[in-house]
Amino acid sequence: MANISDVARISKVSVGTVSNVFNNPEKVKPETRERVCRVIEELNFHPNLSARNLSRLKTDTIALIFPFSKRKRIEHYYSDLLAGITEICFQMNFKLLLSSCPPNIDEKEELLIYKKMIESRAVDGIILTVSKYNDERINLLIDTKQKFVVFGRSNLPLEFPWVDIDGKYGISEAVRYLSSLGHTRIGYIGTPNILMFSKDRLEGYKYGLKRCNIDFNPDFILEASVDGDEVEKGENGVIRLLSHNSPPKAIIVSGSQLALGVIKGINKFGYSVGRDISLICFDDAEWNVHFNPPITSISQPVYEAGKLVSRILIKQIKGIECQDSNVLLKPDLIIRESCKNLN
Amino acid sequence: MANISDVARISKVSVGTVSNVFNNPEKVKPETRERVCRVIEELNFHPNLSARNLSRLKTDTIALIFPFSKRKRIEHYYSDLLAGITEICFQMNFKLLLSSCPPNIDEKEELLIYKKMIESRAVDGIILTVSKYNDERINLLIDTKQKFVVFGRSNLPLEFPWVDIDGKYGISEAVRYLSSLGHTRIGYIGTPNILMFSKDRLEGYKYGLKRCNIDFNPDFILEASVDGDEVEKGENGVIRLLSHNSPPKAIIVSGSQLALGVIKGINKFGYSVGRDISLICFDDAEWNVHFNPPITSISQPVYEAGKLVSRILIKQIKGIECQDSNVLLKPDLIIRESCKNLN
DNA sequence: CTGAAAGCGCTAACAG
DNA sequence: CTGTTAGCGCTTTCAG
Repeated sequence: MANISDVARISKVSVGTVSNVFNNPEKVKPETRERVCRVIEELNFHPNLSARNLSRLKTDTIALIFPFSKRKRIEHYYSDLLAGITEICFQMNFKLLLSSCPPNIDEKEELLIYKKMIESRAVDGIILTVSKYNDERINLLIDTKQKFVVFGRSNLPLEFPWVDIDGKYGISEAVRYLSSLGHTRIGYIGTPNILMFSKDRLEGYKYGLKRCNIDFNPDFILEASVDGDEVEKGENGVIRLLSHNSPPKAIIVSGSQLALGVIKGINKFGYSVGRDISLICFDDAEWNVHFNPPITSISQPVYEAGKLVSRILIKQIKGIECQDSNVLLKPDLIIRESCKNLN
Repeated sequence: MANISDVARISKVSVGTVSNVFNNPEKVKPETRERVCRVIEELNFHPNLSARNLSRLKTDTIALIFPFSKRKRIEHYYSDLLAGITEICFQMNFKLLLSSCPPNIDEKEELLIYKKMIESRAVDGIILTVSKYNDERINLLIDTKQKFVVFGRSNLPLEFPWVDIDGKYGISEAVRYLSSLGHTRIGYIGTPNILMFSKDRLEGYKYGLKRCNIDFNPDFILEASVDGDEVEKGENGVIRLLSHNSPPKAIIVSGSQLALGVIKGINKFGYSVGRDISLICFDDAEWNVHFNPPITSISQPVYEAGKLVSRILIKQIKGIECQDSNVLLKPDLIIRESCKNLN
């Protein structure tokens, strides 16, 4: 395979000029440029990326690390995100390095994976997803001066670019909607509380209740543990909730996998969604609309978040000023038929 | 950031030795090795990947290129595949470069994207997915001597590694099952016929009919066009099929998005799945089980295919002999409740 | 077992 | 505008 000096030799110019033909064409006299281009074509020459990366000390590549799926499939959360990210990468001529790591590895091991990625300088930036409470990864990224953007916020008092979805708003709107339907006995099944978005959503639940003048009943909320199957946790959780003396009449579920289990549990309990128990699911999985009755859902603009997050990161890498490097996106309540009107 | 010569200088050895500590530790005397290692730790030194790649003329990276989603989400076909691929990459210490390209771009443009990927030498191998009839990309890959593995087979008389799912078997088993239920009026709605897997599945349909001594009726089959929305095509298609004088009583649909539309169309037509019309869907999308009635589906082991495809590719790159570089995986018929027993 | 030195292929600063 | 040249950081061969 031809290299830059072959081209230089044959077209009788220096390698510098050939390099310029690629990187600063305006600096090359049209005639020379044309001659060089012809040779480039003849030799079918293409700059070697590794060499280019080494020389420029950058890679035009960003990375995303996500956990292995437990269901032999990428969680649709990442699937949506990836769709947005790859689209922006294509558009901005960046590459995406995709890594996955074993699920539920301990924090140290996960940090090590990030460390390795940073230290190898294989990428110019990293997209961090699903921020956690006291997320050490963020500290690492800052300490190593690695460029990054987080999808999610942090409890740590740190300045960094992020994109997030306003879960508090989403859930509180769900509460408001249920309240408008006459509901006061509203339960909540939350995702694991080490995840920042879980905290945000739970807050939305409490805030929503208060705004609607509904008393908060600690017996009505349940938070899933970190490990174990989401569907099972949902199923067991809802059964526990329904077994109370005076159980909730409506339930908000904070994740779509969890909701799958909740629906299963409700049926198992002998109840029927939309009739005996109203249901709202945070995160509008593709199948929610196909249930009978279709599930009222809070739809998250994850695809848009993916676009934003990668756009912000790439701009940052390119040194382009970015006015808004902290973006909070609003989710949408999509009203379907899983909530009963009590009025 | 420290580089290899810093380490060499401080630990008073040559860069060659430091390099050996990383790549051929057995060639370094334990004492020296230890001394060097200490300095490496002190300096927090990590080899620069770009330099390493350049020097070794390889990248330990493979690529996957898939089309943009039309639904702001990665098609679950790719989602399953990616789950398998990233898992193997992690395991074998390879990286994955993920690219997407605009949907329905013309063949020339798509080829260009592959060309660019190959020529830049950014990766050591490429995973090609969804092979097409007379797939030029395969020719390109062979001509450029690029290492690759295809997920899907080809009509071209070429030798190359591939992994595929036996669609013919899957569909013919579906026909056999319907026939065992007493069905003879079996329709078929196929995915676009430029895709190799579509041809394979259609063949399975015809073969299945023959095996069950059912006459082939060309009015009972319908192949979707390449462009346009899959759901819509399914909806329109099934309505056309049901509008015949003597329409089919059972329908096999060759893709899950298409099936979504088919179900919609059946309902719109005033029919009910499982009662008026039996339905089998190739590709067991996550939601199929949640329909009412749950849809009998042919489940494809795409995740396993992803693992295989990447394992074969990486072995090939590493020069490891691979006995089976052509693997045909069997899909599974998952019987649920969308088919009526006519017996 | 270790060191020296020649690449790997390209970029970018500088001189002309 | 073009050429020269010094890196970029590592691997690998060959001598010793």
